[in-house]
Amino acid sequence: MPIPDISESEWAVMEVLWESAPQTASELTKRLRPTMDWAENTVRTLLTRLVDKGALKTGENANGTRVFLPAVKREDCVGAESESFMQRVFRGASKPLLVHFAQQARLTPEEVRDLKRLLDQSLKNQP
Amino acid sequence: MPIPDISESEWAVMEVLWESAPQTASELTKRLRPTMDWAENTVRTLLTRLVDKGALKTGENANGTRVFLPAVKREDCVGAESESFMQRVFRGASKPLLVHFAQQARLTPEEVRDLKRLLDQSLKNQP
DNA sequence: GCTGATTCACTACGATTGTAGTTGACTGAT
DNA sequence: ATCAGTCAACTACAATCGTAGTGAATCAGC
Repeated sequence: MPIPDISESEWAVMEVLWESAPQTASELTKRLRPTMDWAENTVRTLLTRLVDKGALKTGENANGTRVFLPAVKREDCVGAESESFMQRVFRGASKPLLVHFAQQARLTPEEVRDLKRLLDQSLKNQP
Repeated sequence: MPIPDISESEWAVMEVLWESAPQTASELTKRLRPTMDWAENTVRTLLTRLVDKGALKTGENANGTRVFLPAVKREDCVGAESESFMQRVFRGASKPLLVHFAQQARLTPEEVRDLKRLLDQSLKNQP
């Protein structure tokens, strides 16, 4: 069960399901409507593809209508996407990546404090 | 001149040219051979597409052979890709992104020191 | 029991991507 | 001059993606 590749539009669908599942196709469509103004059939197509890829599972609700729910953890997908992004754009090197985003980010002092703590811990964890 | 979208295979080509340009198609093919085992025509196709997208420019060398050189800065492409990645996978939020990569990364104490310094500076720069 | 809305399954279709092959012109070495 | 290799231009073709439409089945209300 390798993590499937999830395209940009598909991510939008997955996000909604990671937030709350299971949901039917029309529920999903309504949830997505404000952001992505898709026809219901578009959402259904994406759902079908995600099921084919193994990113979603299906079930039935009390009415016998098909519902969808994640078959992969968001965390794992984030991990896979992040890894491939880092390879592609930063040749696999995390430091330049961190430098880039640290420079771009507009962080609050608290966030900076948290991150610095995290960096320290990352050293302690694997000495 | 918006930054063009550069696909994964195309990145491999761009990388070689960002390292050293201009180069002819066959030079490029040789440089890429060890990593991506592509037929020369494959490389040529990618080059043509990159020129069409405005990511590369062409010229001629002393022999009158076409050479290719970047039309966009690596830095800018990295910026664009990074931004879209952050939107897609981290909903545009830099802190979770930094947290994720900071946790994944195997950093040396020096790298940690550098990054902490960077974080501090990011605060000073925009108070 | 017919009608309109919902659901589902199937089909569509152009753009992009990965990965080349074909053909014709050109060039340098015999 | 001829032949082999190089270059450029064009073509190919399946997979994935974005974005739906059509048609059949079903369900709920009148």
